Amino acid sequence: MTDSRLLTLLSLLQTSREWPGSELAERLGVSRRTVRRDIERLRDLGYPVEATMGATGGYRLVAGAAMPPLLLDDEEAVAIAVGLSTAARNPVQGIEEASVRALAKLEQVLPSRLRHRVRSLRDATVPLPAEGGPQVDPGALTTLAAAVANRERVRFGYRANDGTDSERLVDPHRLVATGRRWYLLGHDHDRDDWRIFRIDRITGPRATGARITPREPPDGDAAAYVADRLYTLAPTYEAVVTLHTAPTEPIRALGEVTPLDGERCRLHMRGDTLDWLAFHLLALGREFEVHEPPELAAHLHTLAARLTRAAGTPAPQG
Amino acid sequence: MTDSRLLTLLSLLQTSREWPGSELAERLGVSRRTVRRDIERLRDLGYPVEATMGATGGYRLVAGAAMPPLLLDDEEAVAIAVGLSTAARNPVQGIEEASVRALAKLEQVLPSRLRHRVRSLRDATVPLPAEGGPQVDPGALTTLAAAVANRERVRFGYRANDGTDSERLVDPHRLVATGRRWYLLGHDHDRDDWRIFRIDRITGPRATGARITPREPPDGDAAAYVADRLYTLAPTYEAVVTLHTAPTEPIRALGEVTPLDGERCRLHMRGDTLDWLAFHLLALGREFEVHEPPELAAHLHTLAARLTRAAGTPAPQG
DNA sequence: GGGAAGTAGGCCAGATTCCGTCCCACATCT
DNA sequence: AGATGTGGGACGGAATCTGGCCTACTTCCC
Repeated sequence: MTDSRLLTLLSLLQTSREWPGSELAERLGVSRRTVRRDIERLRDLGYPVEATMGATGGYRLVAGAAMPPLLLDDEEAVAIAVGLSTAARNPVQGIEEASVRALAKLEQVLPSRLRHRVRSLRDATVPLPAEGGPQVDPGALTTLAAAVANRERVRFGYRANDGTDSERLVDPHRLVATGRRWYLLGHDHDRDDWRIFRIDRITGPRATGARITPREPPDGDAAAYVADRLYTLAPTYEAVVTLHTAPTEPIRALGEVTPLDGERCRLHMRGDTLDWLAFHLLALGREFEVHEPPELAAHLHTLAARLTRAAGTPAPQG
Repeated sequence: MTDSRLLTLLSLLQTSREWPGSELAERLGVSRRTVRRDIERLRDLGYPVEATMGATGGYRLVAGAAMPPLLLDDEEAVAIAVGLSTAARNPVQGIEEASVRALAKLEQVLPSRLRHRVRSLRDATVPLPAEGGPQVDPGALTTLAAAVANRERVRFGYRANDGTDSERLVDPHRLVATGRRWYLLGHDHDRDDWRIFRIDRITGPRATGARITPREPPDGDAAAYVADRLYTLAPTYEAVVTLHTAPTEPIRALGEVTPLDGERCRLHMRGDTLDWLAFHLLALGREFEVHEPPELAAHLHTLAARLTRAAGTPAPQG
């Protein structure tokens, strides 16, 4: 089987319609018998090509044990890149790293003519809720992810907690996502020690090309190490509220829920901005009461006042 | 070149690190000379394999003119599926259809052991803002997208505008996304006419297996046809507000912006729920005034009242 | 500067594989 | 019953792949 025919065949079979062997033969420019042999070989390779018999039959690729190579057209590639970018901004727990890995893998081979489309579409997406803190740049994320995979030293500008800017030279070790924040655990070359960097404070990261030798991370598990030191970097609020509703799925996703009685429950949640907490509580569409922290209660008053001003003269009750 | 070696080689080269030829030879179980030839053939096929010369050199796949087949591991496939699912719930303008196409293509070949992981992760994501209306089910979306591509008749339950349920048999023609809503344009088999279905009102869609013959869509362009008849299906609100800030990028993404003076601008935006409008305005973090519609002003009062109740005793001014 | 390690590619002989063209069996829809 | 589809065996000639050997050139590190 010529190599290109295999890929063409796979891409045809991925279009989720049925292909009669004769049509495949015509498209591939080979005989029908050869198509049958190609299909057979694909099956031997583990790709689950299914065939329906009979007059209206044909071949199609169905779900199997392993992922076949995905053959995407331009639009689909752009859609995936944009989707993963937003996923990087609002990471889904448990697959943060895989999302960025996939994005880096895709961006590595994304044709340049598609890159600007991805960029502009990415910019056009409304970061839906307030999101409070600064948004992490998916481009920086993939640059760093590639550097980690490629074991290359990186250089970037960094704004520390106290506001001072500096230029860093770092051996990246791992990316860690907690909540909606991304961190880079790396070995700072100039300071000769392990440091944790908030990625939204990193500007202009670029690979230096210098190969780095693997180093033992400080405390074994990188994620645990970062989580330990995290709260010194980014203070978070811990909120306690009573909700006037029984626990539901969207509520459980917000934090720890304790049922109080049939109609109320208590929710412990944490977030790094008051806006984030306020919005998610308001989005539940139910009555609630804030117990902790006092800053959140004050913030709700601020928001309520702004809403009242925005609404103008009170509308008739309805 | 054996077929499987081509794919293995491509997957290795996609890991965004450099591979010396000797290592590739070992992994692939062939001689170094053969690896060189394989690389050469990959280049002939159009895949941009780049090599760095010298002692620490190696091969890697870089961006080229065409998308190479993406070879994903399990985690990456799950990450992409989840990312695209959320993208389907909050479609990005201009690539709505491509997103769903990519998702359908991926789901078609997604191993079953990964499906439940996708499902549970998908459920775990908080639909960040209120989102008001019912969420569209990405599973239904991909089922319908596959049926469109596959030209198969579908059967599903539908709840009409007036609340009555019915069972439909439809020849699907196209999916159309407007705003955050998905619609299916199809030919209703029993009523023998074109109909538009809101996908969030479709339950249990499944392909019947019956092949359908292509039919001319009613008014040429499907998207235009749907947009025409759309407002009878889903009433939307048109809001006019004055924002106390100069136009910024996130504001422009919400709707049409007219600058008033250096410090204020007027925004025309539309949305299908009051919650959606309110949240995005509040998320801007600026003062604003609502001119239209009166329902929105009333809704802001409602939200403000709930916030005030939730905050309890007024906090000291800060 | 020199050595080591890497890519790039020509040449050749032998082994392997591929391809098309015959077959025929069986399933399915009209 | 007929048309149209998949599935697969046999065979011979053609094409291709592979490994080994060679040389030329580039780059990094000691």
